[in-house]
Amino acid sequence: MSTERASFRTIRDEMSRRIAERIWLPGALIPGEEALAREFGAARATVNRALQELARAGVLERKRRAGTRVALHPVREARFIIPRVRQEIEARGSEYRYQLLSCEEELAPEVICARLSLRTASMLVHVRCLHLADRVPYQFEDRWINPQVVPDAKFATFRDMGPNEWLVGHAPFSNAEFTFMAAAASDEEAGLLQIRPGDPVFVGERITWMRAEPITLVHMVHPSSHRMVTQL
Amino acid sequence: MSTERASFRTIRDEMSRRIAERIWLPGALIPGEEALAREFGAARATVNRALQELARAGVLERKRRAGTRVALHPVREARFIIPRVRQEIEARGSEYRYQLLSCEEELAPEVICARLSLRTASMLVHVRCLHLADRVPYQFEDRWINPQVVPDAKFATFRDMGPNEWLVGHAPFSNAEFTFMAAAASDEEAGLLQIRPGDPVFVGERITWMRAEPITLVHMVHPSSHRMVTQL
DNA sequence: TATTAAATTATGTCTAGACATATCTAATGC
DNA sequence: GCATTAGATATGTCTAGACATAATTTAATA
Repeated sequence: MSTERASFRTIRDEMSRRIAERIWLPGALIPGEEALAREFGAARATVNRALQELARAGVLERKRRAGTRVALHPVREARFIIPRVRQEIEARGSEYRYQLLSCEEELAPEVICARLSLRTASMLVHVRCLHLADRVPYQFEDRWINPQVVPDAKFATFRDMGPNEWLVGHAPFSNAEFTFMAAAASDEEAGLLQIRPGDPVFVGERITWMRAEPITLVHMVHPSSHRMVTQL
Repeated sequence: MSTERASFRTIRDEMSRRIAERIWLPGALIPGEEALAREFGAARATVNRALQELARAGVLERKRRAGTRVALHPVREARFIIPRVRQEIEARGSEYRYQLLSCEEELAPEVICARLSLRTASMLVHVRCLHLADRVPYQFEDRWINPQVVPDAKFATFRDMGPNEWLVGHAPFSNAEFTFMAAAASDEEAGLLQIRPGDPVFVGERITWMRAEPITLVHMVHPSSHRMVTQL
């Protein structure tokens, strides 16, 4: 006998099972919250929590008055941890090393200003650095920081601490956009990452904002051995 | 006067603001649920919901007895939509085309079996196909399907419908692993994607399971113009 | 003193009931 | 016929109170 108390987890997993095993078919209307609450011997709020989690995960679609149905085209989404290079390296059990290449305040090229949606050409802090795992180049970072939003950035040296870690403590963000792509290594990138020019590299780009104000644009280049893995 | 009724959204956003504006500093202990409930004039359950959302988003860390504190190293996570190639192409306003290259049941190479954690060498359904956007090659798909779990796969022709779409309707999955990387195009990939061998390509790999049973392994190759974008 | 047991505390979850809100259906009035 | 209005209904959210659970502190015991 299932002496298990009704918990939103139990209920969620059972409903998940019914969807997976096609007891509840895609597109089909499932029983209402009250009926399910009766079936599972739980309060409606508990069933509601289970249903909302499944809806959030994309396997159910809910509409007021219309009821809840199994998603026909489950627009499932996966999560990935926003990569923080130091943790990433240390989590693999490797020794993290950081090397500053350059740090200057300069007039940003138009492309950069455009990506940050800055109307006028602006003076930005430009930081270039290298992250190493067990003394092997792991990531080349090319970053632009908007000192209008982060005034402290003008005075930071970034000699001992990467701009990534520094920004975490100095400029929280409210929005971000991530882009991942493959590219061919430029001569400079190849030299820094100890690969040949034209070799494929895995590139991540991140722009962060505080409300509408652009904070930083970072370009992260990895040798092609890099893999970005995530589970669902 | 804030006549707004206390809602978990209002409370969540206000707390989010306090964190962003450093009223609540990273690492600091924030008031307990009861105190916050009193402050916002809401029930503890409502405050709890707001706090749980922020904890789920990674900006708060909660521990029983110890209380809630602002995450010191906000392990923020971003979501990305699981790419469904047809939708992806049509969403851009391009014309989707599908082209089957081959479909055979064959003894899978050891590498493939290993990745699917199949102990014995197995007969798998091997499908190779091309997805085009406005008649330009967009993605080369190389897929292995486990007929032990999806028996229908033996009889599917995949002539008119890509295995991706077909599987959505025939084999739901409970777990998935995604890998993204950069690689150099092989001769075959180059020919199909109309690029030169050795050119960088963006590769996505996906393995899906139903419980512990591996369903399918798919290798998706894009020319380097491809970008995977996601917002937070 | 070292170990174990009990009390404490903040979060985690559940319940029953209430009202809010979106949306569909049917009745009403012109 | 058509637009408006009034139910009906399923989900969305909130409340107050209760008990569960994890982690820590304090007290009791060997």
